[in-house]
Amino acid sequence: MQDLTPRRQAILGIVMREYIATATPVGSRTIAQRYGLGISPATIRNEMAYLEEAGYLTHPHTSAGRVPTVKGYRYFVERLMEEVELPLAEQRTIRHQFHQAGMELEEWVRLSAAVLAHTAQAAALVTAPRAPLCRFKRLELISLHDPLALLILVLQDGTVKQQMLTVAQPIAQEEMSRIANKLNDLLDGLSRHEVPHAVPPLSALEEQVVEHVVDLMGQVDRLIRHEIYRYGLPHVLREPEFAEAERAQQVIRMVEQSDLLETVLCQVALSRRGVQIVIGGQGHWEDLRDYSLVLARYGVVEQAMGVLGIMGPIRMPYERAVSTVRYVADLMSDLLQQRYGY
Amino acid sequence: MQDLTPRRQAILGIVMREYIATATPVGSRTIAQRYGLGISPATIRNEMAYLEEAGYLTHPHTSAGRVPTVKGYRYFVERLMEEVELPLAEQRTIRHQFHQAGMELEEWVRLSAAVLAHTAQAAALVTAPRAPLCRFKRLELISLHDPLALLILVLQDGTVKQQMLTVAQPIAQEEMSRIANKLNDLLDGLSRHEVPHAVPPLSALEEQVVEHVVDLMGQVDRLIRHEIYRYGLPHVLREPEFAEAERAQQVIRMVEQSDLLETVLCQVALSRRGVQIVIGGQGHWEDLRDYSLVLARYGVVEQAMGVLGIMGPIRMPYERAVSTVRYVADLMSDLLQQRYGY
DNA sequence: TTTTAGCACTCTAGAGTCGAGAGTGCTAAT
DNA sequence: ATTAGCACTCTCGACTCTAGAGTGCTAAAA
Repeated sequence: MQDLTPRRQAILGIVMREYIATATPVGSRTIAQRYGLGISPATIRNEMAYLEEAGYLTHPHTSAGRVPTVKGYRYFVERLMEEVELPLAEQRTIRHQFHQAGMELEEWVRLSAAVLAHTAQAAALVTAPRAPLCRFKRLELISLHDPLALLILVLQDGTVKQQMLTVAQPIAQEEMSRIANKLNDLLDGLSRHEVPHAVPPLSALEEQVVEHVVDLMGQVDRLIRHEIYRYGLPHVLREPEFAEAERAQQVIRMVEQSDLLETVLCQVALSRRGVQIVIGGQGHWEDLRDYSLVLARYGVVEQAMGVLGIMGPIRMPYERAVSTVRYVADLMSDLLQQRYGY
Repeated sequence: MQDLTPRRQAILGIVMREYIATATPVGSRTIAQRYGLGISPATIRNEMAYLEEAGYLTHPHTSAGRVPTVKGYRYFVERLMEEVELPLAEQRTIRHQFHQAGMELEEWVRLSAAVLAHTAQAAALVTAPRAPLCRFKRLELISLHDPLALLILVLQDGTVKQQMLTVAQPIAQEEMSRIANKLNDLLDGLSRHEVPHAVPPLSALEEQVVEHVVDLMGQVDRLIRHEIYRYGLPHVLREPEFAEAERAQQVIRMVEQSDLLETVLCQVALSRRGVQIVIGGQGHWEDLRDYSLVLARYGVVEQAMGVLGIMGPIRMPYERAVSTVRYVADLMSDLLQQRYGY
């Protein structure tokens, strides 16, 4: 991707912004009239012909204006786009909403999805923050109706998981509490790999409980899955690229299909800092060919990280998207740090 | 809704089934040819004219076949439809899936949504079963990082709720456990209305905990909300009535809009036994004008009830829908009774 | 050498036309 | 009461046509 002359950059920038705003191919006259570049449409045509040659623009057909290619979008986000801050008024609104919320992690996650979707007018995707390797904090055993007991597992980051278990023979609550306390002492602070080696010979029931604990911790470690919160699909569907029903259905299938999004979110955003932009699947993900993602991780490194961002058509107001995602990610990071002291 | 002659019933039935299967207006010739009624198209035309007069059918335009009206659909489900059982092969597949699943309630709920959506080829809606008034079982207090503690509340039906709380001054885990045990003795088996009256004067921290408990129990009692599992929207969108993008978007908005569905599910299905069919919003719900719901409650009366069912266009294969919903609801009820002993 | 005016050319979107096909409603005959 | 026959209506797709927008090229101007 070699450099373009300033004038070509300017023209490319105008085409991008205009097309992003209107979803209509941009013609040379429009540019000459609306933006005072001091050049005639003819010159602009020549330059646009060059930009097309170089792969930044295309023609839907002979006599329409120019439309950005994926390469064009990429150049735009990498070189042309100005990094803007989210307007202060909106920052304030968002902060306000977060301060009104309670203290539950899940509530924050939901709220951030709603805020992202609303502010960026796109579909929001958010995963809850998770430690890379969870550690045991405490367990509780509660006897319910006869052969059933409830195992509650609390992890160091405050995650709570529950599981039913069937016990071979009825056991009194006191006995359960005794077992729970014993294991609490033994397992404190351990990861799921350390748990099996840390226990001396145990009773059958205790063995069973430990097994469940390991299983649950495994689930938590593996499973950011099931945990992508989605919100605001309708915003995306309002865009003109989804005027045809088939396109619309495609998006919906795409968003319901968790595993792809999960992969992308983790691979792209979890491992790198800063806002990451995935345009048209970047060649890796065929199903994302028509969409763009703007993602950022949040949380505290090595402690608990999540990913949040938005998804929309490739023709997306990237400046606004980036500033929104960045702002919300930073805010969430601050909140996590402050309140949970990660 | 007075009675129709048997022949008119037969013709109406044929039009319904044919239209449900093909989504195309049904003409007199088609009926005469494909179904051996021993009458000529002309006679059928006369009868159809009557059925139109009486409000069961319409004409999209002068020269198209007949199409059912909402009144027609209602007559069909109330009088004409035969109650069939789900084919045994499918029953077996479904049972198999449930037996392979674990023991978690949430897992069952998700699975039932998936099964409904797949079997009925429609969007599934499921609420988790809830007791009408939840009762206290046990609480645990766990101290996390400094000013934060985690309150875990277990209800008699096995529901687990958690909440963070900030304590005024650092408190050791032992002290927390002491408080938890004290309250566990005091509050055992109480509903949220009884809790406030059951406690003697308490320390500030204890007061705070009790407050949170009441709050959480209130949430659980009020909140089937947030709890409608949806699944299989794409099935619905495949239907030809959603070929236009606008229709498609309408459905999606409809389904994301929880409160309406919540109202309908509870009002219609929770209070009555058996499969309930809501056709075109039944005059009450304008937003549902173009959709039908087939719902049934499940669980054990007075103990824990939920609602499950499917949503699709009014032109829906009701026989199959009803048998699917009935089968899954019965299965869930059995499972709940067996395993949880409600 | 770069820019621009002018002009022929291309392509789309929308409006209008037309005929085939499907289905009806009516009338008169069975 | 039923049915054959027939004129009539309406949709749908194919086709044509035109206005408008925008291009690319050429030759002149800066």
